[in-house]
Amino acid sequence: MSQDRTSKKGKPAGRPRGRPPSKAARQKALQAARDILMREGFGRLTVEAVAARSGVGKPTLYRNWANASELAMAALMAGEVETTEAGDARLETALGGQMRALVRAFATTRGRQIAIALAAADPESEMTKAFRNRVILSSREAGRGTIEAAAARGEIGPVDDIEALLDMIYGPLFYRLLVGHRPLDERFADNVVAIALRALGVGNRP
Amino acid sequence: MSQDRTSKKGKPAGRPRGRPPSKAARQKALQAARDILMREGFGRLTVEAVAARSGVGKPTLYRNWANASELAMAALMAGEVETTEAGDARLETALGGQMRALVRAFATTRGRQIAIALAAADPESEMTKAFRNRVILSSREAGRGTIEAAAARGEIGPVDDIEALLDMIYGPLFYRLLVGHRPLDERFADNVVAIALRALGVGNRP
Amino acid sequence: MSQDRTSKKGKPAGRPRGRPPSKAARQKALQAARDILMREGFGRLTVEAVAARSGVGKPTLYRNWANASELAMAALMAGEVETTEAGDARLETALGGQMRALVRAFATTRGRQIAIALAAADPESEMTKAFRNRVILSSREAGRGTIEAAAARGEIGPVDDIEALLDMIYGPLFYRLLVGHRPLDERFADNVVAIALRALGVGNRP
Amino acid sequence: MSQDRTSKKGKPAGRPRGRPPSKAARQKALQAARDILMREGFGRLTVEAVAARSGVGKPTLYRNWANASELAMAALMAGEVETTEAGDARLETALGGQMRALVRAFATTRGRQIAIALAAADPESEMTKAFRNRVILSSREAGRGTIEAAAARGEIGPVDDIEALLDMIYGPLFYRLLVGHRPLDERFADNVVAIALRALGVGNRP
DNA sequence: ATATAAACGAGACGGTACGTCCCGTCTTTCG
DNA sequence: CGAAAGACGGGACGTACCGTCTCGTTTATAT
Repeated sequence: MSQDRTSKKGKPAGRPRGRPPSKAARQKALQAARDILMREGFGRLTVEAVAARSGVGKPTLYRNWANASELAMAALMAGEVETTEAGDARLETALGGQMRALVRAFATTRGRQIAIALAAADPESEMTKAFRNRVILSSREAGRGTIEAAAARGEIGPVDDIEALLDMIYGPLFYRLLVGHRPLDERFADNVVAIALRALGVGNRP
Repeated sequence: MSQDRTSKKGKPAGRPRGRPPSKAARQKALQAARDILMREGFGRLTVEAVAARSGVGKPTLYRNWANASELAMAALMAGEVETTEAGDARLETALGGQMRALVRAFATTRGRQIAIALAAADPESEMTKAFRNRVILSSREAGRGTIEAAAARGEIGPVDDIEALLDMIYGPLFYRLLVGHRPLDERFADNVVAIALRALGVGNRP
Repeated sequence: MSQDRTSKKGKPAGRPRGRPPSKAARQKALQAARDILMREGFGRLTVEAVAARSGVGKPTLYRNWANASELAMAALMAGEVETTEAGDARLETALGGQMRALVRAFATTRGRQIAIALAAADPESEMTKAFRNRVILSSREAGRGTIEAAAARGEIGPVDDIEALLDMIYGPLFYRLLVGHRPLDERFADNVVAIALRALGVGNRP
Repeated sequence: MSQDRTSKKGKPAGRPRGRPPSKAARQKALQAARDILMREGFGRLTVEAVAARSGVGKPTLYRNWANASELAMAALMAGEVETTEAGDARLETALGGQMRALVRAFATTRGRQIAIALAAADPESEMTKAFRNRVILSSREAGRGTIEAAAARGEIGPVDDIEALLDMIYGPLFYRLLVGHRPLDERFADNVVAIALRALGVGNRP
């Protein structure tokens, strides 16, 4: 009959009416998806396989996620939040630490699965946007905070083209992840940060 | 590899015996693949669809490409060569020109299809490697040539961490393509080049 | 199953405690089932569809009927009772009248739905037996009464193989309904009765 | 057998063009369907189950039959032909023999499956019509031949309402099959034939 | 000219996964 | 405490493509 799930009535509206969605089912599905992603890769993460491994019914999966790639993103997102503090450390220390952590986090199977999932997803879906913001762009935003804090306290001058600069710091990580032409290691992290700092006028050659 | 073939006359290496593979079939298939990629996207580029649209039989497609994603890469590669000269122009001019051209070339549907194709492909296959080298990394190598030429003629000092620097120039393009958080435009191209030059010690702030 | 479960005691207890079973719900469900049967056919009569159309909850439906085909039979049974009197009319008049009425009643969409419902039902269930007795066999029993009355008053001789004869009178109706090779009309009703009477020695050829 | 897709052009027309349909696959599917029908009944004859048991792919099944009930009919039809001769035997002998054979053939699980399949099928489909003609109506037509032969050689007088008579001979069989109120046995067969003969004026009571 | 052979198109094959429908059960809130 | 609402695990549906495999046909070269 009525498809309106939100039922935006004036009432404070306690619980909606019927049996509530099962958190347990969602958790089991995400865990199974994570397992498959790590053991067999994105291409084998089918809705059918998740249903079989998790014991959750297919219709329940489709009630929660629109397709396999949204399920993959949800699995990759779960427990992702570790945002670094904008802190007071010197810019090099702060950026370098974050970059090294990122490299460690992404230089795994999961890193490439994240890139593939992003490529395969419908770029307009809400889930994709959430994934993008929480998994891909959150570090970029942390970096923006770090740099702006350094500018505010006078460690560096004002930065006018910060968007491009941020892409130059965080883009290379995904570039290497996707293209695979060179390894993702800490030396790489350090070099990227060093170059960015030179561009910011820190530690320039004489 | 082996050339040993009894051939009358001065013909270079006689033909194998039966009907030769049809170039026309390959061309029709690639054209159909290109059409589908541009009109419907990577997800709809199936071997079946290419066969139906091109009139080429499925076995012929499989004789030429291992699967749909290799066919996609082949279609995206066709007519790709335009490598920029390493030229003698000033570094900023050369890099900026190349970057603007790249942005123009990739800020299209095709650009995103390229990124998706790369993500979906088996990273070990020969076709993927060729695609990576010709479509993704050729501009990076051109940039390396440009920068090394500038160093050689003394326009800039020696660059020790050039790999990271190249990734910081070309990575952001794919980052924006894949993530879609900001537009790919010429202002972006100019900003990236400007920041890279600052890092190289060109046009630094006083 | 279909009858009221609530009548727990004779009288003294007022209401049994909670909310009483709703007769209205049962009626709404049966009406919805009838609608669907007539408009869309037996194959579309699902418990889900009846719940949606009637506003009655699925558990309530299952409380009253074991599955969709019992619900169908219940819907087809409702208001079915019109059993003809065994009367004193001449045999031909009585049988012919009943047969014509039967043909009129079954030569409709509903007739075929009844045959289908019977075929699809679990032949052992109580509901099926009730359906069989009330909808399929009640006319046959009426016919038995008519014939036995005629024998009792000497209009015909004793009939020893009356079971087969009854099947020969009422079977053809369902045969045509199910197989559909010839129309169900009054000429057919008359011919069947005429042949049966000849077999009973009434109006034989000289 | 079931569908004649071969383009009926004026040309002698060799083979159509591609790989020809596999008779073996069709045979395996029918055998599996027969097995399931006999062991588990019509309700368990799903396309999925036939695919699993036969090793034939689901799309191949759908290429040959429109749905499970057509597959069931095809399975029930296979090897069905045994049409009785119109013969010169006395009418009672001929009809009685056929009727007893029919009762033996249908008084099995298969008999009820046939009735159910007929009820469940789309009455307009070609397959249903073929099933009806070959499985349900072929005996009726044989009976017509037998009776007309008897009339032609003067054993009985002319029969004007033969359609109704035929339904009264063959209808009761399906009636008992479907309704299940009385057993299908040879006594029943004999009684039906005897009553029909009385109606035809053979062996009437004095 | 005539074999011979390879590649061609067509299209059916056994499969896997899709996303949907409905089943019959269960858990929750409301009356 | 029963009825509505509605999510659940399950199973089958019918479809889309996969990559493989015959087929009969076409187009070359080699005899």
